[in-house]
Amino acid sequence: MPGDRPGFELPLRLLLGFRVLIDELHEELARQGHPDVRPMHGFVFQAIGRDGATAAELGRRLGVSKQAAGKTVDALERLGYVTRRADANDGRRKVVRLTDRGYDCLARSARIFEELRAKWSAALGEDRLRAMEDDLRRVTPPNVFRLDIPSWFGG
Amino acid sequence: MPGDRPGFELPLRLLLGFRVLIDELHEELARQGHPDVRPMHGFVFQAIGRDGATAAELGRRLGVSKQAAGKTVDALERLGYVTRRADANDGRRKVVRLTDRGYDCLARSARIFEELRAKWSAALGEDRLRAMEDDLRRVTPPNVFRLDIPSWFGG
DNA sequence: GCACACCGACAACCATATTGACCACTACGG
DNA sequence: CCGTAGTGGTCAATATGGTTGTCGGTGTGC
Repeated sequence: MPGDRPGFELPLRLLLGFRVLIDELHEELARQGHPDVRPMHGFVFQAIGRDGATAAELGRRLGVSKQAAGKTVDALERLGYVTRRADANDGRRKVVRLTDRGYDCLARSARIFEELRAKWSAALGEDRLRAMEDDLRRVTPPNVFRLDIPSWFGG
Repeated sequence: MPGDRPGFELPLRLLLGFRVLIDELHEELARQGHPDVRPMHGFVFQAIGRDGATAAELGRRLGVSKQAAGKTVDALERLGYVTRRADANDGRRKVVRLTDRGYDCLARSARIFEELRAKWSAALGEDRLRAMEDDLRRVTPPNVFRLDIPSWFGG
C-alpha cells in the first residue's frame, strides 16, 4: 500500500520537525535574555568554535562567500556576541571569537536542545527517538557541520 | 545515558534529511527538463493546486504577504509555469493557474518523491520508515501546508 | 446608495546573498 | 633580497525576496 504514504509528506515532516525545534529553541532563548539571536547565528557560533576563526574560514565552513560571512560577523559584533581581534602572528587575519555573551548563548542553546530532546523522548519513547536518530544518520551525510544553509534556500 | 545523544544533533539531522531529499528531487527535476524550479516553487505549486488561487490567497496559504506572493507569481509566470487570468465573476481577482508545464513539473515531482521514499524504505525498512513518519506526525503541527518557509529562515 | 472589505499594483525600504575589484600582508622561489 | 603568487579583509554594485504603506478598482451587506 504505497499510496497511503505520499512521498511528499516525508520531507515536509522533516522540515516541520526542524522548524518546531528551532522555533522553540529561539522562543526559550528570547526568554532567557537572547532575543536577538536568529536561527542562522547558532550555526555561526558552532562554526566559530572555541578557537575562533577568520571571516574567510567561516565563509568556507558555512558555504558562503567571505563577504557574506564578514557581514554576518558585523551583525553579531554589533549585538555583542563576537569580537574581532587582529592576529599577532599574521597581519592579514582578524580572528573572530565568541564573547562571554556568545558563550552564554551557546551554553543555553545546548541546554535547551537537551530539554527539547527530552520532551520528544517523553512523547515518543526513548527507543523510538533513538531509532529515528539512527535512521536519519543512515540516510544523511556523516559530516554534520558545513551545512551551507544560508545560501541554500533563498539562492 | 543522555549524553551520548547530543540534543543539537536531532534538528540538524532533520534538516539534513530534508535537504537530501529536496536536493535529489531538484537534481532529478533538472535532468527531466525543469532546471529552473527552485525549492520554494514546489510549495507554491502545491498551494496553487488544481483549482488555482489568487496572489492574496497564496500569500495566506504560504504565510507571506500578498505582495511577496505576487512577486513569486511574476517569476513563475516568466518561467512559464503559471498563468494569470482575470476572474469573470469577480473583477478584483486574477486567478493564478498552473500551465501544462507546471502540471508536468508537479507530476514529475510527485513521482520523484515516491522514488525517493522507496529508496529510504529500502535502506531503513518500510516499518522503520513508517515509524519515523508516525513519530514526526506526533511532534509536528497537523497542518502540513501553511509553511511560511520563505520568511522564516532569513527573516 | 454607501460604508466597508477585499484584490492587485506601485513604491520605498530592508536584509542577505552574490561578483568584482582593490589593497595589505605572507610565503616562497629565483 | 626581491618579485610573484596566494590569502584575508573591505568596498562597491547588483540581485533576490521579503516587508510596510498607499491607492484605485471592485464586491457585498446594511
